[in-house]
Amino acid sequence: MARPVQIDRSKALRAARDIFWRQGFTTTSVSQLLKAMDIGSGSFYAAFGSKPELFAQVIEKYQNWSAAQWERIRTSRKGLDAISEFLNSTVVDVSDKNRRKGCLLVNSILEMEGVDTALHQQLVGKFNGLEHRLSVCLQEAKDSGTLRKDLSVAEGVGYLMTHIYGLRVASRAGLSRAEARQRVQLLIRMISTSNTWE
Amino acid sequence: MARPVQIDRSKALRAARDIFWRQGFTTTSVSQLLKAMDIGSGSFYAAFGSKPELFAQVIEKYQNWSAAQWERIRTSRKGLDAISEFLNSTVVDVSDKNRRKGCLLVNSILEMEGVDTALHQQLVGKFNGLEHRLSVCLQEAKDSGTLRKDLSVAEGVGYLMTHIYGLRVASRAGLSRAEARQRVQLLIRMISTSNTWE
DNA sequence: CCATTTATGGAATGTTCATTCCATAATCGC
DNA sequence: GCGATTATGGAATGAACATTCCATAAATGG
Repeated sequence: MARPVQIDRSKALRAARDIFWRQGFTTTSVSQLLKAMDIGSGSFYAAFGSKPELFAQVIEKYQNWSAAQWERIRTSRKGLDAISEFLNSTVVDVSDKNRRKGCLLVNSILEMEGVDTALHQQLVGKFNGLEHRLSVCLQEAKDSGTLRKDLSVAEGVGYLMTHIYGLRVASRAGLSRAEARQRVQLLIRMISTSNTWE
Repeated sequence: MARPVQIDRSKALRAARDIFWRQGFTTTSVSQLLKAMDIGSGSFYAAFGSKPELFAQVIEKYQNWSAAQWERIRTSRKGLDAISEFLNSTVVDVSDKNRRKGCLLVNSILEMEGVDTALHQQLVGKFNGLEHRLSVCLQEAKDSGTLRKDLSVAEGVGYLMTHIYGLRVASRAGLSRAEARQRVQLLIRMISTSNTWE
């Protein structure tokens, strides 16, 4: 009955994600987005609403992808193994040397605080799910005796969150993937029951 | 022979620092700066050159202040004590609940990567000094036997840097000062020679 | 193959931005 | 208190921004 939509929505969102990821929300202009997504402004506003609305959609998709990643790992691993695998798998995305993009969520939390309070709160909330997942795994580790005896689950969650944030910043500051992997290995070693040393 | 400068340079720089700290470089407009610094645009450009030049001056001052903080601590403390005190003292500035500003340097590293490469590199470089200072303290700890035996100095530096970055992000994500202190205490405990547990 | 309908991209809009210009104000040596 | 000189803040400028408008393109039902 009318002209059909030409836009590959998924491809366009991916392009938008990458440029937001690299440059942040504020620095990225709509004209840059149009070029990267390879669409005109008419289609842009028809399909995505506005720059902030597009950003929200990108964040949503990023977050879903991250949660799926976690679920995938959980089917085969438990306790510290799951945490270790999760950290290693995110390290791949987070410290790609050629892109050095860090983590879109972390970048955005820092950028939005004091700028767009509502969005900032929403982003912070996305990490609550992660904290809960970590807490479940740490409890498993505690039950199976692989968690350091003097470390509570709550302490462990804080400890891991600090590291997760930190690694994502470090990768944006230039940390190589290999170095990131070493740091992940070390931080897991530090919260494991000591068996081969001391 | 002519009209003298009215601007309180130090006060103006402090005002600029606070607004950059809260909002970042890009989001902060010159008109916001003028209002916060309480000067007109003529004086602004005469005294500070441009918005990027002002930012560079702010960063420089912030960095000097941070280095001085470190020197002060070093006169009375060594090894892990110095590190612990440094972390605690920065936590105060970093996680002020009413402002929740994080760390100006860390915020800026994330913001500038992929936007202003030269400035980004300069900011990353500022942390090399910190890495070196941490390394000296860790060596002291190793020599005096307070550092965990299975942890090398190089590993310890990476470990601490991740935490330092992470705490500064967490504070911007809403971590309270008390929680931050607990995390600092824990991370020091994790790299200390175990004596009261296991 | 025409009429209708909707997608499209480039041109137009109005706002905000960083910066410059300038008339005026303030100080000093005399 | 006058002349020279420089600081000052508000008005002016031009570029860039997000968004809207619109003539045109593309598809379908008849």
